[in-house]
Amino acid sequence: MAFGKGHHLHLVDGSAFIFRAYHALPPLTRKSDGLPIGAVAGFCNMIYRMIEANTGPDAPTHAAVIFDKGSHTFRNDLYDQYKANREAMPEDLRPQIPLTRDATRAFNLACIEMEGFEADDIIATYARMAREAGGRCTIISSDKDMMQLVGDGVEMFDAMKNNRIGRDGVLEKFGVGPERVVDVQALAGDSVDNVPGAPGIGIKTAALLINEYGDLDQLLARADEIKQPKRRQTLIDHADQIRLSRQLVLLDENVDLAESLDDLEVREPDAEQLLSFLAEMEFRTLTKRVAEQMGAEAPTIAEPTPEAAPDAPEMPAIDHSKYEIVNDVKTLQDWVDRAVARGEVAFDTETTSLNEMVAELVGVSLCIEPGEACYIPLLHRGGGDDLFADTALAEGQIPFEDALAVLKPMLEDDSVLKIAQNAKYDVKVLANYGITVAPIDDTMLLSYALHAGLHNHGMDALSERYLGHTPLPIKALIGSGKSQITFDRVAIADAAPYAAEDADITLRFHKLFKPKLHQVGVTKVYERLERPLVPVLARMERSGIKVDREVLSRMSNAFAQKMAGLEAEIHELAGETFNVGSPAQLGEILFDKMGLDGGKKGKAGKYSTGADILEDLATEHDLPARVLDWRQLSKLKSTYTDALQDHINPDTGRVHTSYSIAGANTGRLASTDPNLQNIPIRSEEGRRIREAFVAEPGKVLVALDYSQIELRILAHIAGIDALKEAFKEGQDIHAATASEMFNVPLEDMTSDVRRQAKAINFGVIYGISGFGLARNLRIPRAEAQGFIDRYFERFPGIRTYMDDTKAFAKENLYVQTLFGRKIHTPEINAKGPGAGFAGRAAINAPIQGTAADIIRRAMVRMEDAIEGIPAKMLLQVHDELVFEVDEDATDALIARAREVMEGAAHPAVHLSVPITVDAGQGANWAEAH
DNA sequence: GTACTCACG
DNA sequence: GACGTACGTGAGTACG
Repeated sequence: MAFGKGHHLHLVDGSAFIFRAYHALPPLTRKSDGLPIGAVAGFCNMIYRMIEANTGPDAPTHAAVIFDKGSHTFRNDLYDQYKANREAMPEDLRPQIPLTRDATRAFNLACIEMEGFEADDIIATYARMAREAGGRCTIISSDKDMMQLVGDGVEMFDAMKNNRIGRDGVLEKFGVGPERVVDVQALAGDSVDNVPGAPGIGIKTAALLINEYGDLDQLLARADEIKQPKRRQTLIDHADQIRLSRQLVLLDENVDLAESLDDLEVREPDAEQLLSFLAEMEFRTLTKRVAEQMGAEAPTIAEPTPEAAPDAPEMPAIDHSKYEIVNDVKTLQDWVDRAVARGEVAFDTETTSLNEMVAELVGVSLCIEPGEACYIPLLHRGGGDDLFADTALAEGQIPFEDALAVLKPMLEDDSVLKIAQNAKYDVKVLANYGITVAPIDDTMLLSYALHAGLHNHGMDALSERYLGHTPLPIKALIGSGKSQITFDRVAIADAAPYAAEDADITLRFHKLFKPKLHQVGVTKVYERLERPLVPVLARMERSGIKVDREVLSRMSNAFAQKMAGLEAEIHELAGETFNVGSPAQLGEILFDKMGLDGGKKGKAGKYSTGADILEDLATEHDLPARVLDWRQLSKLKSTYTDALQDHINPDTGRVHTSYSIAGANTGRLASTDPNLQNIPIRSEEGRRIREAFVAEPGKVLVALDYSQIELRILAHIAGIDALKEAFKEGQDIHAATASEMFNVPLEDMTSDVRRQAKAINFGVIYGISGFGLARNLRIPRAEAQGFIDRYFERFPGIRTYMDDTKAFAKENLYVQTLFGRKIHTPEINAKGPGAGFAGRAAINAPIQGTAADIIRRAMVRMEDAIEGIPAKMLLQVHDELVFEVDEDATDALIARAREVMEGAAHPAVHLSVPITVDAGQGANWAEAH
């Protein structure tokens, strides 16, 4: 039967589907061979969902998926700038294009494309044919360029927003009916397609003009009647350009197509054909789902075995006797020349301290081929036989400056890749000698990108695991504890095998890990989020932040006095003296001697005396209340006001933390020695410690922090429209949540209801449980569970996200961030309580990790962005960056840095929620908040 | 070296 | 139906 009345044609804008899928998903790759398939996966899911959603009485009788073919169309002949501002197709998308055609055919859908025409023109032609035949047509696309086709049985459907667009929708978008859309577009132009239009005229003005003059030809003919002088002149001056624009946006309804409407009749997919395609792509979940739905057996998809990886390079066994000690310039130059010829070299530095700010360079090792390594001793001391043997330089070392003069050009050579394990350390040490090491690869970060969540990434652990070799222990050389010596006191003959081995091992890691990046699909993660951070963090750490010792010292004294007073009171109340700082002794006093309620806990059979328990007791008794006060002061004093003083570098007067890039599984940084990411802020007393973090005279500290970034990411990932709307309108998100959950209007919100909603919002990010929420809010567990149930009722997308994420983790043993960072979850299928932990971690990791990725991207871009502004980035605290800036450049810095931070996800990920950044400034960190 | 406690996001 | 639970960190202290 020929297409006609009662028939319904679906036309899918296939190319738009592909791009949407590509940008919506992280860069997935096929497990077996690393072929990028993210866009194909998203495309198949969208097609499948569409088929599933169209089974009712309104189901299409005919359907086709339409694609663009080639980039040159008749529009380019009309106007050579047409779509000229389009970015080139991403490299990892190109190979996926033919696969989407295969996918379409596998679903047994007509697959239409035609050289020289855009998909839009083909869609326009079929839509006209359907209309003329008296049937209906639905265009599945959200592209406004196709709105001109709406009417007379032709509608559009936005699959993303799940809404139909008829005449009303077009009127809403363009202010005119479908038949005048072209006129409005011709005037307004289109920056996406690079259609010029009339300068200064947008959709609103265009619609106004068209509605007033009837159509574009009338308008242009009577342009001299326009009252506004500027608008009149624009139209007169650009009449030709406007006519050209109309030609560009007008779709060709008369493409000569090979397939007739009747050829597009819907056919059932062939189960075997479809499943074999999906299995070949290794889409495990979709294959299973489709098989289930079609009542067919799912083909098995082989799990690639890591051992079978064909790339494991053959390497000779590690042999310490083969390493060379370099003690003359000529030999050193030979090694350097070979490294330069090779284009890459593994290296390692030996120093006097783990603290790079004070470390002195003692020696350097190089490795060019596995097994071929050398050690260049530079400043080893001792070994002579006179009285000054201890401090005198050891024999057989190239003069320090001479050696550096040979090494420096190679270390700074753009064409020589320097490979190191934990490169930030070596980069910082060498920076002390005016050497800027670049470019670098870091094997620790390679491992982190590949294996986060599986194990740590230190050299010893990696060597055991991947080389089956235990490196020489440093302790055998320098000892440990009190009798530990510095590396410059180690005899050269002992130091050489150790040092050269490190470079050797590092090069072996590189050979193993680097090729795996592509296979695992984390090349972009490593290249954009890990490696570029090394020099950025090195500079931040070397900058340090100024800390006022006087302020800390005064606070320490004040705390000590208060603590002494509290201690006396506590002993008085207890009726005996004991060590208030000993939880064990305190537990005995509270529970045995005083007989308070609150039983045993802990593996050691000790009473638990945590703050939450003491807080409960404090409502009835004074002693636990005093202990809480004492504990707070004790913590502030020992961890902050006392300890921070010891970290002030005597040369710089500043505190230089160290960030570990590969410390936290989720992609967050961790700060150590000292930890500057947990400086107090929640309590008033603790917050004052931030007053000791100051700017130099004439400068100010600026703190910029992301507002609610994890909740925004959750709203985006889980697709929660209500939350997204609240963020778009700049609402108080916790109040908005409370309003939605408890049906309380925003203006009637009480602080208590808001507080509960806030706890739930945070709980959700952590993988909520009734027990945890109950404990946090101190409410009965049943009540907490009621809140959670209601929350999921109102935001069902959150539950779906949680379930989907856990299911993904169980199947793949990892979860990933929007930027493709993989966090492994090896415990996810464990039995027992471990599974609960792993499940919640799996829910949290993509959210926390995506936030971490975003601020990493901001940090990587920041230095270039603020170039010319006298400012330095000093600290990162997960969602906050702290800068020190010349007073008069503060506003410029805030503007520029905010722009970078707010836009950091782009262009890799387009978030459907706005990201906003709050800024503060002041003479110290407390004021800057 | 491990357990406990508590500071931060 | 019971079990055990908020996610991610680092550091200081007590104690064996």
